[in-house]
Formats: sequence, C-alpha cells, structure tokens
Amino acid sequence: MKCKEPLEYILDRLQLSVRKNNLKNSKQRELILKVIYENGGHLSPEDIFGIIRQTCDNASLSSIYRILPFLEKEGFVNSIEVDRNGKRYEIASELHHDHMYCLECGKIEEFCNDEIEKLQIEVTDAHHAKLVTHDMLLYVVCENCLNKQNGQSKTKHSR
Amino acid sequence: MKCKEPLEYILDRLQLSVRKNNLKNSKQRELILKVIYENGGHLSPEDIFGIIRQTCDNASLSSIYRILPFLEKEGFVNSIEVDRNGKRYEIASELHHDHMYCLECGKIEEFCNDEIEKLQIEVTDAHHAKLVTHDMLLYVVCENCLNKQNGQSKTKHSR
DNA sequence: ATTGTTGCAAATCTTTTGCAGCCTG
DNA sequence: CAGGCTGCAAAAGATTTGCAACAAT
Repeated sequence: MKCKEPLEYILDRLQLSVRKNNLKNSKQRELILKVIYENGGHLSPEDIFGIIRQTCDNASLSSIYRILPFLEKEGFVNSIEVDRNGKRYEIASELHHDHMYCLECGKIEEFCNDEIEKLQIEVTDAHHAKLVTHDMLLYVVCENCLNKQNGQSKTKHSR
Repeated sequence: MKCKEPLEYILDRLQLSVRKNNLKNSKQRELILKVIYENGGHLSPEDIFGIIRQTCDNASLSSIYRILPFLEKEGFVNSIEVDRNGKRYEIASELHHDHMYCLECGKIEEFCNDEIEKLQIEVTDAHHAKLVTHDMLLYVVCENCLNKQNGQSKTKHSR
C-alpha cells in the first residue's frame, strides 16, 4: 500500500501532534517517520536503527523504541507482528488494510476488504461491545511459493 | 467455548499422537493438557506453571515451553497473543473461533463467524494464494466496561 | 530555566537451549 | 540400554528503564 501523501504534509501533521501533546520538536522523531515513509516496507525497530545508523553515527535503538509507540498512538504508523521476532512498522495509510503473510517465504502482502470490516462490527454489536480496532493476519502460501511447490511434488495440504 | 469432549478421549488421542511421532509417554505432557482442559480459560505458560506447581514441587517452566508447541502443532491446543505479554493457550475446540479482547478489563470473549471465514478464503483466492490459517483479534470495549464508562462520563471515542 | 529528548548501559521479560540425570519402551 | 523427557541454570532476543548530558521553548 503506497502512501501518496507527501512527506512534508505528514511532517506538518507531526508538528501539530507534537504541540498538542506538549512535547518538543526532535530530529529523531522526524527522522524515524521519514525512514519508514521512504523505505515503504514493513520495518522492524532494528531495521530502522540500521538505516538511521548509516547517516547518524550515534543514534540509539532505545530512542526508536521510545518514539515508535508515540507515532503509532498518534496514527502516523501502524504495526503488525507476524511471528515472535518483534513488531514491524509501516506508514499508516488512509484506507485501512490487513495483511497476508506467506509462511514459506515471509512475504507480506496487503489487502482491503470492507465486507469483513462490516461483519466485524456486526459481531461486536451483537456482543454489545464497541469495536476499537482489530488485527487480522492471514497465514498463506503465496502464489510464487505454490508454483515452486507444484514444480516438485504435488503434495502438502494444511488446515 | 467450552470443550465437551471428555478429557479421557483427548488423552487417548494424545497417546496416538505421541506414538505417531515416535515419542515416549510423559507425565508432564498429559498434565499440561489436563490443566488447560480443566482451567478452561486462556492460560499463559506461567499460569500453567503456577497451577502445576501447586501439585508438583519440581515442575519446570522450560518443560512447559517445550511441550506447548507440540500440543499446538498436533492440534490439541490453540494459542492467541493479545498483547506483548506472551501467548495464551486454550484447548482446541472442534469449531474454529476467533477472539475479542477488551482493552479496558482484559476479558477475552470468543465468537464464530462463518461469513468472515468464507471471505478470507475469497481474499486469498483472489491473490492466488492458499490460506493456511489466520489470526483475527478484535480489540473492543466490552459491554460491562461500556456501562461503567457511561455511568461516569458520556465521552471517549476511538478509532 | 524548565522540561522534553537522547545515547548508553543495565535491567526486564518471555522464550530457548545446554546439560546431566531420569524414565520409558 | 537407547533415546526421549525433565529440571535447572544459563543464554538469547526484544523491549524497557535509569541516568546524566543535551537541546528546544
């Protein structure tokens, strides 16, 4: 899911958020958001750290861990966790989407499905609860990996 | 989701699984399954450890961590992860269900929804991928907590 | 000046692993 | 008696925290 909003706009919104929360401007906060924006993918804190280190010799992982939850709370980034190796972050895009994770090659694909979203609200309504947000992760074998498998054996079925 | 299958049946199936995998019988494996069965809820490895310790003075957490993945792989238990405080396990029930987690009080409720399941398959089909399994977790404010909130202020809205 | 921010090192917390002895088949 | 199973202690890996120096308002 490409983000089309220009980085400057996002950084402007960040400024507002920062003021709203009575915080001060900081290079790192902007830099982290910029790195996630420009590298598009689903980056781990460590990934982000690595990228920042290329430019900035004395950046620290802990700052990244401190800043990421703020950016998520304020709606600038989203996180997903695909396995037990930690969260991965992406720029929050206007339209909500979910993820599909290939168990063979680890590729993450995104998709939108309004019907599912509607049904989720129906479900929570039926329980008299209020839906705040949700995680949905589909574990799949992706097209590529299926083709590779079929090249060799025709077997393997799960769930 | 209450499990109606008697424990003995489950333990019988466990025996089969154990043989199938060329393993040997073990007290701990049965005990852990029993604890999860009897305590119904969504137990963390630590919870299970605590319960077992009440009876058995020298049980170890590491065995629990070693056994749980086996039980999950063989379909005796399922795990969910609701926050970063580790996985929680429940007896695998015949009918697949998903979870709803109250952000206020931490209560976990279960629900089934075939339509969502169908749509998930549609989505993966559309991507020419094969759905293996999925996690879906709805973060909600539950009925109880909503009522509590309304008792005090009428505000608070999220996502 | 005040207070948020940073890097560093140390601490936490969950989960994993090495190992020696125990138990099962 | 071979090989799986166990408890214990130590290790690993992600994340958090204390702290003193630094920077923004």
